Amino acid sequence: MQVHCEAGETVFRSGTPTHSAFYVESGAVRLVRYGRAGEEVVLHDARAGEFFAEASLDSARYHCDAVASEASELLQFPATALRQLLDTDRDFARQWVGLLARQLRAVRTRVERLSLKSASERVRHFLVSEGRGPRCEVKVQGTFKDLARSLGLTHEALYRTLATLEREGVIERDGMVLRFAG
Amino acid sequence: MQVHCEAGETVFRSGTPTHSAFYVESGAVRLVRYGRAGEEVVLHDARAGEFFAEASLDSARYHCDAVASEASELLQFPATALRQLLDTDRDFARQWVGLLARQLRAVRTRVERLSLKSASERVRHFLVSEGRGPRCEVKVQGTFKDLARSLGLTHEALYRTLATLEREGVIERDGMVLRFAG
DNA sequence: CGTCGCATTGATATCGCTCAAATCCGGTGG
DNA sequence: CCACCGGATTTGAGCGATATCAATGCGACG
Repeated sequence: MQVHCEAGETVFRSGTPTHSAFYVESGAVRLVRYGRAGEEVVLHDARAGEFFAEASLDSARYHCDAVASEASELLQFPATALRQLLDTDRDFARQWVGLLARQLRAVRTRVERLSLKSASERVRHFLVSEGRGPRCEVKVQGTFKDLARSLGLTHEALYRTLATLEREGVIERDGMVLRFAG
Repeated sequence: MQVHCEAGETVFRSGTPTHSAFYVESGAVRLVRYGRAGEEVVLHDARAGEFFAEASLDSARYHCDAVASEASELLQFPATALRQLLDTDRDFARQWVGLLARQLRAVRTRVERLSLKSASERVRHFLVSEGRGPRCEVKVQGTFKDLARSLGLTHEALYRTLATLEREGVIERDGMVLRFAG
């Protein structure tokens, strides 16, 4: 079932029953919880080509909010249909297990990144683990502010760190593209 | 297949082919990677009753080291056997999907925790999400040093934060048991 | 009984957070 | 077409929390 979302629109809220998982055809959706001071904590940033809420399927209620960060086209998969597919379609089940395992590895990598204590180490780790090619080139998705939050930094700290690393000749920056200096 | 490990023994190393997943019957196993300065980063701490390396199954090589933190009894499941089980045993496949989804939620919770910027907020979050009962009681597994690392703090910072929270009457401490003050 | 690692606390340095301000850029409405 | 507006970007100054280094006590284990 296709769903359209405007930027800022809520797809589902924490605490409501888990009726569906979703696939992002285009756009982007943030999964967020809120800290005691009301600050937004981004659990995951699902972009085009990714599923989200796939881990909520076997839990009774969503445990975070899903908010579209841009106008997005989503595919909605009712939980019942997915569970049935899992039981009947062997190949789909195989794919699904692979999907969950890949997500798990990705989130573990993010845990590793957040365990690093310095901003520059986090940026290096981001390039090493997300970058493509020998120079670990990355086209940053969303804004640098978004990237800062996903690195567990304030945007000011990220800008300063990028500027310092560039000045030191460690990385290069072309607009939203980052890579290690050759 | 049953395997015995002494404390400090390596179960598998990063980069070697993924021959097996494991189940911890007793003891504990740390999944670790190493930062540029050689410091240990703990990706996961598998304790009695948990699987580990379950996400490596559909990847060609392990992406971290597994080290027993105490003498442990493990059950080893060869990848081929598991893949076959997944394909033939519908109920096992269902369980496996549930297991992966639960792990995914747990790791996301840890990401949320590491995104909090103050030590006391991380401790509170730890109690809220891992604690049992109305006071969020937790029996800390392993040493406080281990806990500190899993919270992304130095052990000194953790000791000081616990002391402060106790002094402020926010939490209580009985040896390895932590809970919110009544 | 010596040694090793955890637990605990002190002193100091440093890095990143906070507040602040200026610029840029895309979009919007007149 | 242009002025305006909001949010992203960028840099500065200062402060505070946490890392780091250091020292001590303590219990476990050989």
